[in-house]
Amino acid sequence: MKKTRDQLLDIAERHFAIYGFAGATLRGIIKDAGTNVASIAYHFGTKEDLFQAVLERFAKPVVSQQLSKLETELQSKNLKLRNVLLAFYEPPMKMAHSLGKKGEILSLFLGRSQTEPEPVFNEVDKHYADCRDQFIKAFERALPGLTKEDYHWRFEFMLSLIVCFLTRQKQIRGRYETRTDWNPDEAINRMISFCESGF
Amino acid sequence: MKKTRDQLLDIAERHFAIYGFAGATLRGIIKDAGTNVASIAYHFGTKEDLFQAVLERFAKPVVSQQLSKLETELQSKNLKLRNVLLAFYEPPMKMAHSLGKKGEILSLFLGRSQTEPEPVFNEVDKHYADCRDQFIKAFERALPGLTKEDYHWRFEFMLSLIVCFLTRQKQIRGRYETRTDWNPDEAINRMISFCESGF
DNA sequence: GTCTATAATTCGATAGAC
DNA sequence: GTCTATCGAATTATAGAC
Repeated sequence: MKKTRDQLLDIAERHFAIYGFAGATLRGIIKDAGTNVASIAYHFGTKEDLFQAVLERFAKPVVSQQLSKLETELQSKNLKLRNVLLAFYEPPMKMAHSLGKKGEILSLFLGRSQTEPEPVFNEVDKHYADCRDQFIKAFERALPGLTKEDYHWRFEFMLSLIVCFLTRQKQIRGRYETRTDWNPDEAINRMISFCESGF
Repeated sequence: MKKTRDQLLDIAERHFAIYGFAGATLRGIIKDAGTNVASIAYHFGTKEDLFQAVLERFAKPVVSQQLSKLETELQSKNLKLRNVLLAFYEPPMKMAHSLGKKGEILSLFLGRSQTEPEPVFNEVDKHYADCRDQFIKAFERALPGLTKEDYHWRFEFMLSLIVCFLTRQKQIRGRYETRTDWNPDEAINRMISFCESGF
């Protein structure tokens, strides 16, 4: 059944996000999914196959939203750096915020996909490579005259802000004891302003 | 013997950094350390005890260097934001660069300690809390007039740059195919400049 | 497609000799 | 302090009934 497969993907995504690839167990996943070990073998194959399936489903939606927003901005004859930054930040931030608990999971998974050195995460980059190239090109248009290296560094810095924000949400909130809810527009705005000056 | 204990700490640090807490195995550690399982039990206790020992040894040196450099800057009557940023960035960056392979390990461990949601990493924050408070206070002096929230956000952004830089070194280098060596002064300078504008 | 049962490893921890 | 041997539990993966 289709539903079992999707259910497994959802639960597996959560477990991989929270516990990492090594820390997640198939038995923990099938227990939460209310099914059995064999169902994973049937639908996906090995543990690593399951992980790659999760990764595939995860990366596409956000990246395509980012690229779509960027495309719209590129139509404008007067391309603003600020709008390029918004195109990059808004989709993942809105996703993380609007989906509630599910958004937290996706945030953790995103962070892990960018910071885990484990070999299983090596394939992650191919899902993001095109997006990165497009945004760097947009930076070159919005803010010409810098070196290739400059653009790469600044792209990495821009990425750092959101990766750490999403990954460290819980630690930060627990520490400063702010409300459990957060304002996505304020966060996006702070990131954009910080980056805009930095560029 | 003292040497066995230190050796175990070194190897364990590497394994935890690369594989995470769940992914690291005591047998993998003792194999690389050329000893046996019982030696871990004797010197540290459980796997988690070993991890906490690694964490303890890891956090202190860098933090104390940062605080010491900050202390020096605070003597100056004309406190420059740029110098506060330097006090924060230089110690971990120099460490990561000067120690070669060992520096890469420490970088990964640092990244993991800041981004892992696993409960074993919860105790990490107490090692860094004081350092964070001191630097935020320094920011207030160097750049007065902002709200508490402003300082916290900017501290987080500042931290993000170095956490992601150190954690993602390998992915980034592999991608841009630059030299395997990197210039710590250039990296520090780029981070400082980016932050200085952002503040 | 779903499930139970189980094979084959591997892991953390401990007992006990030296 | 060091090491071997081993226990009990947990893991991935698979075989085979329904």
